[in-house]
Amino acid sequence: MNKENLLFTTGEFSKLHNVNKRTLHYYDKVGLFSPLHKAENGYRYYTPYQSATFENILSLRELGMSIEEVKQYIDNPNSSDFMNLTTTKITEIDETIKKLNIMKSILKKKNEMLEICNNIYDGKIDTFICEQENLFMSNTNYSEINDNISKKEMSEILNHLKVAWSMSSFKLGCGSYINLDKIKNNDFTNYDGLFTVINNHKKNLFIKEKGLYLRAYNIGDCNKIPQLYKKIIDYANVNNLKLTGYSFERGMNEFVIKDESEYIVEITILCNKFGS
Amino acid sequence: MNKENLLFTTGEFSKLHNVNKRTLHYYDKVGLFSPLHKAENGYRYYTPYQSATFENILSLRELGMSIEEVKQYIDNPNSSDFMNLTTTKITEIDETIKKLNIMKSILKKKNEMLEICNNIYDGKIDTFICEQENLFMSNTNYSEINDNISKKEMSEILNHLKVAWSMSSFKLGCGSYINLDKIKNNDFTNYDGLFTVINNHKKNLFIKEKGLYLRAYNIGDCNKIPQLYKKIIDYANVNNLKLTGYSFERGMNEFVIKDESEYIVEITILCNKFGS
DNA sequence: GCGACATTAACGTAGCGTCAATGTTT
DNA sequence: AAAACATTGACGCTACGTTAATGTCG
Repeated sequence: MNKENLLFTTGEFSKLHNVNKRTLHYYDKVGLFSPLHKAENGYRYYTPYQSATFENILSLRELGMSIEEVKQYIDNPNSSDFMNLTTTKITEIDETIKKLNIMKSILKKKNEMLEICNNIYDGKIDTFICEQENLFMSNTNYSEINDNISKKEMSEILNHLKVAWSMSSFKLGCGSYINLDKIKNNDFTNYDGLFTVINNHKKNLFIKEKGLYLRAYNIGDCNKIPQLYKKIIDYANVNNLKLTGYSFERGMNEFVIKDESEYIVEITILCNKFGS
Repeated sequence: MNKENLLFTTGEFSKLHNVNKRTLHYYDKVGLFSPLHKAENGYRYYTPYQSATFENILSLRELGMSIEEVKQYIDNPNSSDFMNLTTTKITEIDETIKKLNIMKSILKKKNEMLEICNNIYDGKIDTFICEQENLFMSNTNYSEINDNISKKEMSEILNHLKVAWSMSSFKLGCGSYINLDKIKNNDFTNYDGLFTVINNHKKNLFIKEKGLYLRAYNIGDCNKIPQLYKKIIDYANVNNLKLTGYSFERGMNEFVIKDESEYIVEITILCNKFGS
């Protein structure tokens, strides 16, 4: 028979399997996959039988295995290793899917927040029904977030975030909360702490209950916020709303603004709980 | 005030945000994120206000955006770009999840096949109920798959795979089919073609119907297969099974074997259709 | 002798991490 | 003067792709 016909050059073999020639060179060099024959002039010749092996390698690569991992497996293919490998991979895939779903929900949430931003004006006040949220709260009370913040305060804020994000990897930023009593006494020198929305049900989380909330928006300079609280209290009186607990403030659009003048803060205060 | 307190060195800033110092150097170098102040000795000083921006950058990075993409966005953050970006990202995530699910089902299928392999012996014959499968068939009839295969035949097989995999990206390898008439005439010189299982419902697919199938296994040398077919026909006669249509042969464990002697081929032949 | 192959070294890619040499602050 | 910072360049990492110089086949 014409035995020459049974050998493929690098170019032929690469076209056959839809890969770049250099990939074959590379695999040869790193010892992952080498031609069965090598001529004296250095030319590589692959046999048809190698096609199956090579396709296996490509499959394993596609499953996200590194060259080194593939190499180890291919050197000694066997049923139990393969099954371990696939089982591990399935677990990994499940975890990845979980993470991706979390990412998705964050993105959706951020979009929702931006849509809210498109429909408000500075000083807007109304009420709405808010679903339950689980908050990680840290009572690092601090004066104000501005450029006069101290290093210690800054690092406390970031520590809060580190802890919070390690709990959920649900990165929606954080806000601050302040007791209504302070607001009524017109005392904004000390916020009670920071909070972050957590998307799973860990222990020691503060439950921000479902209920009717008053909400208000401040656009731009945060020094206007005390003033806004006066309007809020008036609004509550006029509409016969009993404000309770804490006031929660959170930024709505940090990620889309060029400067502070566009910064939107949402304030929410519970009026009526809805029993579960 | 003590203005020095308000500045962070590279080391401080990096610890604050849980990143490597060199990352900050790098971001500075590529123009993604630079300190607001730089001393004459080259020391970098970041302000607390930059923390928000930096966390935004880290978030965008985590969403899988490249440095270049982040740079473009951060240079001009705005609501509509951000929403486009997130919407695109959500679509991407959905696609990724789809792919991952497909991978998962492949891996599971392969595991199932291996488990079958653990419970058979050479020449085993029995019957089972097989669910419907959609096959991409190409009638590239060829003599045999072995080392005497010609380049043309080889490339036809790989072309079949290319087409099949572009249809489903469900890479479960492929098998070959042969008309029962040939088997009865003891003619194994020409298989009728190749088939591949496809996991979605494209047109022009061959529907391998749900039904009762006879199945048989060959371990090792494929030259024993004609012999196995004789046993199969005997088995069908004894058990009063009417074999119909094609015989489908597929490899079960290419990915876990060291040499041909371990290679397991499954043969399936329809006996009784089950009406849909 | 020419076109179409083959080979190789060397460099580029992204996004940093690591190391080591060196300068500065405290 | 020493510890603890800061800086920088250079190299490493993965898994190849690109380019270019050069050798070989038909």
